[in-house]
Amino acid sequence: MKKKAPVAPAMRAGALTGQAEDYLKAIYEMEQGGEPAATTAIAELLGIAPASVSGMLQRLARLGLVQVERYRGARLTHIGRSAALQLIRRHRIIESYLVTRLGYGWDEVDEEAERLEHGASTDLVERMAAALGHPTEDPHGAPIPTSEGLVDERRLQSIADLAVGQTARVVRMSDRDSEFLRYLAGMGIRPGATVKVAEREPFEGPVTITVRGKKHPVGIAAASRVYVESAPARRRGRG
Amino acid sequence: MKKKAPVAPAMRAGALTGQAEDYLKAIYEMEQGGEPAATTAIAELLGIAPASVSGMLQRLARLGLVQVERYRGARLTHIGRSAALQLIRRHRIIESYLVTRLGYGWDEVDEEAERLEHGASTDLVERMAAALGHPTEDPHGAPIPTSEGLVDERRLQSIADLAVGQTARVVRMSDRDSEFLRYLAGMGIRPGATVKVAEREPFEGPVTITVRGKKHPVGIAAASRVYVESAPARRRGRG
DNA sequence: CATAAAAGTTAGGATATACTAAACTAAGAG
DNA sequence: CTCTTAGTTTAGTATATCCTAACTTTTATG
Repeated sequence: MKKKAPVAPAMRAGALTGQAEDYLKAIYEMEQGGEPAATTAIAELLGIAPASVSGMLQRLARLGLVQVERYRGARLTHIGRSAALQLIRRHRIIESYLVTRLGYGWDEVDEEAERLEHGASTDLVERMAAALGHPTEDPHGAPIPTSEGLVDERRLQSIADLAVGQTARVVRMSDRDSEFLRYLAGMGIRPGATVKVAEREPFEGPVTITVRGKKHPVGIAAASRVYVESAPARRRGRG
Repeated sequence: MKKKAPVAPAMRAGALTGQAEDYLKAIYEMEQGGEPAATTAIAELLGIAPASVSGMLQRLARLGLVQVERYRGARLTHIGRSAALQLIRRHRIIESYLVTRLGYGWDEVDEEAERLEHGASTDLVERMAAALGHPTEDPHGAPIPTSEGLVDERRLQSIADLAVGQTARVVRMSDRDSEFLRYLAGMGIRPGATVKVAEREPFEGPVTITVRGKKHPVGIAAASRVYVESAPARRRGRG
């Protein structure tokens, strides 16, 4: 209800449609490391056809949010990156709020936040942040960008990067896919947990890790989605 | 992010798109009283062209949510009414939550709730309801339908219906248009306040009402959007 | 380095919504 | 009971997304 503006459900300053927002977040996450985000990779992450991505990238480019190199992929412009960081901030604050105030499990909150973030106003998000005391990490341990868009993306190692015998503290893990998160939780892997690599099969094989005294074999795909802070670990504050 | 289903951003059981949801709520509010909701009235309430409404009504009819009588308007089917009540429940619970838990003013919360309700899952809404102790009225005094869809739509009078000299207690007011709500608040008119009609100009002219000892002239349009419970008033519990 | 496989793009359609302009209906005024 | 007009609907478009099929470019292989 209430008079609506022309057509686009802009609602927020950025004036992007929900879908376009998802693209920005996806590109932000994939382009880490100089390389532009590949069309197919974006398509896979968002669950849409590569052809659709090509089209959207052109639109985003027209809006000055990404820079597209034909047949190579897209990278965010400064404006695009800043927009993406704002979206990530929204997402992580909403996740934090849902977990802290409404009893959501950290392994099921991503989906709900994904839908809410497209409708929530910046004002609401900031109220949530304030209610939580301006948290700096979300429930999965991922850093929350500040409202200025900065983010501490310290280069973390994943379990897959550790050598046999190394001990490390889990800092964060990929937040999507609650099934995966529950699987990790079942082994005691969560932000703050200490893990140790007991064995490693060669050729990209599974890694056997020790968590709270119990050994668990973990596939390389899963291991590389759990970020750790390699540290002698043994009782310590923050990293 | 996360694999998305085919095309429609269905998300909830009902599988309606956000816009369609707004139409249902609008129709629910307008058809009160046997008469179907008129195309132009819906168009005005939603701020879109009448022609667009015609198109949407056909789509809603195809979905079995409304029954359209050409050139006369639309009324909700049982399914449509039930869907509308669910949407109203969502809206009012979200409003209540925002006011109670995030410090929103009751005069500014409608817009935020309007956007949020399209993304919030039923689970989230019920969690909010539970966190608030399953409220039965929203911040504007409007009843919240139960999850079964029932709603206590006791026929309320508006200030415009009162006779000179009558005293009444404000029960609720139209929730959209925060400017209007602030205007009312400025006179001390809010749910629970007691008002008395001091004078009435003839021919749909303004009504002068007394609120907390002060007299205020109120246009008939505004007066008819403030619902009261005519009662001898003078210190009493609930209605 | 020629060519096949992989990755990416274009073309042509589909859906949901909205808009304007033109055509049509219903309802009140004489 | 006809005519004007307010209210509706239809027709033709536009935008944002998505899809499939067909074509193009890049990359990888022998």
